[in-house]
Amino acid sequence: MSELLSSLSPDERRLLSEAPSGAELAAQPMLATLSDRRDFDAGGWIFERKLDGVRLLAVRDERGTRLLSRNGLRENATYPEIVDALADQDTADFVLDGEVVAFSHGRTDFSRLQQRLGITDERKARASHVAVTYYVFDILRLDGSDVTRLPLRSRKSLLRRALSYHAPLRFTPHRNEGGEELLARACRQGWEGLIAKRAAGGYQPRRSGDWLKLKCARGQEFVVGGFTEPGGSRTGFGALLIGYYEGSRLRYAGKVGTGYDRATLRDIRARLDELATPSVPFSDRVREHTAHWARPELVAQIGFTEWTRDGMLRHPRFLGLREDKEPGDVVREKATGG
DNA sequence: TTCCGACAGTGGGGTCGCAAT
DNA sequence: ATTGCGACCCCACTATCGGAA
Repeated sequence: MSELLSSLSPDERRLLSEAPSGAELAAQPMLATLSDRRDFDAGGWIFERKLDGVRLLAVRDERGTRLLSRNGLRENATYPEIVDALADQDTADFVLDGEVVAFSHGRTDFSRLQQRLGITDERKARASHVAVTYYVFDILRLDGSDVTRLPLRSRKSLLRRALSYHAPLRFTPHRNEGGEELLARACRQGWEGLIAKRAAGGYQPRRSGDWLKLKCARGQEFVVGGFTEPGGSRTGFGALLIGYYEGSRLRYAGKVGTGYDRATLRDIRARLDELATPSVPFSDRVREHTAHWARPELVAQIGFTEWTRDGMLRHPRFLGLREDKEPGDVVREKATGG
């Protein structure tokens, strides 16, 4: 048994088992459940910053080092510098879980990372101007042992000692208490949110309530200027086309196609049919083949994660109509950070 | 009984690569 | 050169179902 594993208590050592192959262990990452929960005073949780990047599992064994996406696709050619950093480690048998991110202006920036995601040529990846960092936050296998049944705190302790962390590799730090205050501060700083994890929990290869996604709420009202045709089994409409006023111009802010139940789809479609107009209400060009336009009189509350560079909403969802708001009052609000 | 997790199906922005125009 | 499409990332959400609690 390796020195690291020998450092475990006898009770913890009993939780170890002979590991299946790294590929099997990495087949399905543990996923967090979106949650509104805010009461973490009871303890038993650890808190990590929610990183806005892509999930990446790393396997190293006698066959070499492999990076795997959430769907099991090989990502070695996309992040060769991460492969190098892992292949250089003294520890030579592990399965890691973590997140790849790209930074801009001190914040993780998904749109920047996207310029790297599609690269499947190692040389192009090395030449890319998008530097990436691999934040490692869990370990599933170490020196021939399956460690997924160990409590999270023990796994993170092993993980911290199993690797030496230098760019582009980073250990994901965590806090043991003060979740509420941490979340408030995270939102003020413009972070996406926090992940709360049960400190005593094992690693479960599925979505689990032991990991909670706590997101900073962002949203505002938008004017509805039209809709797209429904597809497939959808009824009513596909998505609402929404915007906000900039002076007298109605700027287009994108589509929102989720958050409706069947009754809402039907009701809103009926209201928009009454507001139908042949003229485009937006001042921007809207590339929608199946668009129907409506006089801009309805106001909808929309939740979203952030504005994209192109002035569109990211991850938009419909939260409800606002009968109490005048369309003319709807402007782009300054991000306050929830 | 209720609740949770998995699945399928709808919708979003964005990137890349490829084929058709 | 432009456009459209699919395959990937990230995702939110509704609706359904079977099994766990």
